[in-house]
Amino acid sequence: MKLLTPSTSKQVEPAFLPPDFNASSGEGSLSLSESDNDIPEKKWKISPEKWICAKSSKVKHSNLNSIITEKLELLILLQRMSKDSMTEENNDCIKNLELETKQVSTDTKCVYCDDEEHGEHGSKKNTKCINLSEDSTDSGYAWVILVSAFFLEVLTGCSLTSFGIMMVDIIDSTEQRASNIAFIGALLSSFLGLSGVLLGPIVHRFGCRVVVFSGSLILALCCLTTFLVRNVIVYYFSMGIVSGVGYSCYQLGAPVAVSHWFQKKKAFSLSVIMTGISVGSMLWGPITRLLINKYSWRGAVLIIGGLQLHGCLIAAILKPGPLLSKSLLEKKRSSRFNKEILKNKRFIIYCFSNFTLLYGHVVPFMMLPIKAESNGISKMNAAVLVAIMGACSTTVRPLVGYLGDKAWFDKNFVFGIFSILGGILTSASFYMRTYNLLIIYACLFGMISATYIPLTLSVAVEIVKKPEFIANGLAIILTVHGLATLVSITAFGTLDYVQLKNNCEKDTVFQHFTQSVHIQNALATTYESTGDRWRTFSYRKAAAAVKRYPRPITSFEEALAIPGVGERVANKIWEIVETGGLRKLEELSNQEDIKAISTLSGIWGVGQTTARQWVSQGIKTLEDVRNKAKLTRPQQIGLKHYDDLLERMPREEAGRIDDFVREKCLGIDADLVILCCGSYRRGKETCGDVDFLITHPDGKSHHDLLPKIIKRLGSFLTDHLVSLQQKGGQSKYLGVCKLDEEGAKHRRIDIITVPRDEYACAIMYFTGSAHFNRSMRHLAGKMGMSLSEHSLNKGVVRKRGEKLNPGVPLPTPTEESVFKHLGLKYLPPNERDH
DNA sequence: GGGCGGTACTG
DNA sequence: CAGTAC
DNA sequence: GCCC
Repeated sequence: MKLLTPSTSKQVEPAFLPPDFNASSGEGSLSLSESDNDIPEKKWKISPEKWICAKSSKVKHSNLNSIITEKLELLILLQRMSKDSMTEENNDCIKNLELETKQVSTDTKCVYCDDEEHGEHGSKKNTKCINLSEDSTDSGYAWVILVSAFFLEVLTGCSLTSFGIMMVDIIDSTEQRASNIAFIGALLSSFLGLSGVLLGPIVHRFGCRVVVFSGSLILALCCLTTFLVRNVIVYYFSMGIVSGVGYSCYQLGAPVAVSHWFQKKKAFSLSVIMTGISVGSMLWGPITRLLINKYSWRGAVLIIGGLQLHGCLIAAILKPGPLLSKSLLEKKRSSRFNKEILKNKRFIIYCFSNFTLLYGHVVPFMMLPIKAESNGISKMNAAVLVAIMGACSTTVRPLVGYLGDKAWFDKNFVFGIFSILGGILTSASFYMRTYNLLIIYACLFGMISATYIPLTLSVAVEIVKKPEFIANGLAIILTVHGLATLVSITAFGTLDYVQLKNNCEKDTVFQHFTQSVHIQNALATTYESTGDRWRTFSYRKAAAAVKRYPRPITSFEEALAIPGVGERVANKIWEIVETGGLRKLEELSNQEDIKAISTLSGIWGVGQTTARQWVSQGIKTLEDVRNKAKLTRPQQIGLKHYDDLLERMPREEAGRIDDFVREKCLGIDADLVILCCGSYRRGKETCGDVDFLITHPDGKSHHDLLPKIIKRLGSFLTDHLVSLQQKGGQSKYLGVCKLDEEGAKHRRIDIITVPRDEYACAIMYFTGSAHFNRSMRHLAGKMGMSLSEHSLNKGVVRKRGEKLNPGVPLPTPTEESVFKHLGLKYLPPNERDH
């Protein structure tokens, strides 16, 4: 996913280090110490044993210092900007600068070292000297640093990769527009790059150890916040801006640390940690997907936050190296902006073209997982696509860097060709829908963009020409990149989620298509009122199938081909697609009776039979019911809480009910196992009710437990609908509860106690969804088994529906074991929606 | 043409 | 027993 | 209503 963010991490990372350019580094802070270090390196050759460093001379040479600093500042900027797109021009330019700088500083015969930071070298009193023998760099502890920095980069690779992967889940669960969520990614990528500039001075001041440590804490805190808070505005900060800053701490820390420890093998060591980013961006995709599958995206965020705390460990390992030079690092950089550059028309035009280039580049990248999933590709395989794209781009980058250095390499030509190729590919991607094609797309896009994105900078250098403007020019281009990223992703505000998710070509078809789902459901509801149970059943099934269908339906035949959609429903779908409506539904829903029936059957305990009877007796409104109808006890309760009980509660409220009930139950017996199932366990953002499943590990204490629980819950339970149901070893309570909070509403609550050996099957059953249970039962039946809330039985003998032999229960200690018996791979609750 | 889950509560 | 809900 |  790193590829996606041309304006950020990418460019800031040293993607390739020309062998002759040993001072290249990822960050300005780094470059400063390095170029400083180049001085001792030269001297080494003269006196390899020891280096005398006269710290006091710093004062005398303050003038020189400012010259050095000034040169170095330019050097920093140049290196930062050009890193992986090193071209002859700016390479030369930098080399000249280096040379100059070296001369100036060798003249002073002075190297500034910091003797406080590494006691073992410099703490000897009176000898303001530091031993910079070869032993202190490139070996020993340096390798520990290298490994740590490598893992730090692996952690960094998490940033955009995992965000891209979880974007679909976030959109689904927050029910926000895709653009709103994508904007988080835009912020993340922008701040990843932007804060690199801001953090530079901080690294200078406090060293990379502190920065990495804070980065780690920041990230963990961000993840925790994201986990706890359910507010998209907060995510803009917790997942976007602040996370971006956290990751840039890592991104800065690793190369800086390495550069403090490696002298001769600096290029090598920096390449090694770059590999860390590639490895990271490949690993995090699938890892994130797996975590989401098991714990939902919030859980995944929390776990990732925990994993990011490893940064603290790494920070502890990153002790300041022998090559650190604090005194120079503390120098401020003054960057002056030269307006002359804006008079270069070619450059201005180039800026605009870069804007459009990046505009078109970012979106397909960011949207790859969504595109894949909308074409029916599994979420895991979508994650693999991202990994493939990352792998391809990170493989090609060093190659481009290497070739870019060759004299015969015409970067203007290559840049032009590849950006056109990228455009063609992006256009063509509309037609790529199968997994194989998308794999090819991911590879090509990864490679092509890895080619032209770094080249944007080299070409800029060529256009700017004058060395004194290069730094400004590159800064402008990078700003343009960042702006394009932000704007392009924000522009998605014009598209809504459904369109995006279905990769829409014809807007109208889409609208009608999504409408058809609602209409099918409406038809189902209508028929429910008229009492045709099985027709209702089929409409619902068809509506669910259409909802899952990843593409717009463009023909009658296509509709007919969907399982669950027969000729009659396909006809209706086609009518909806063509006309946007359905006459049959209009007729039915305009009948007053039918509306009345659906209103009345909203009362808990009132079904279509009762409702229809009432309507035929002239009882058509809730007011009529209250005055005239004869109500059962549960129906009275249902009527009393009519509005509350029809409303779904926010997930977070279900969570608080969970906490409350859990605590009360543990007060009875601390060994009780309490699980809140239903849509809550499936990770839904709203829940119609809460289902508690309670068991006792000793296998027998569940007897007589339920009455105690009900008593214990006291006035939390406001009404009892069905006080006790017994079947087998299970007991079930259905009731109404209300939290003791300001403005709390009444909610439906079910509590079930089960024997330990039925626990797994009970969890499965009460987690649902209803449709999922149905398909599981069906599958079990086909395999000669039967699945119920009590057990999974095998050896069931059925004869024309009647089962002659109930079979024997299979041991099912866990949900996984149930899936295993049925020959299925485990499905986490959040994937059991159908 | 028959199945589409099987069962326990309320009245 | 029918009706309802899980 | 759909599917076997």
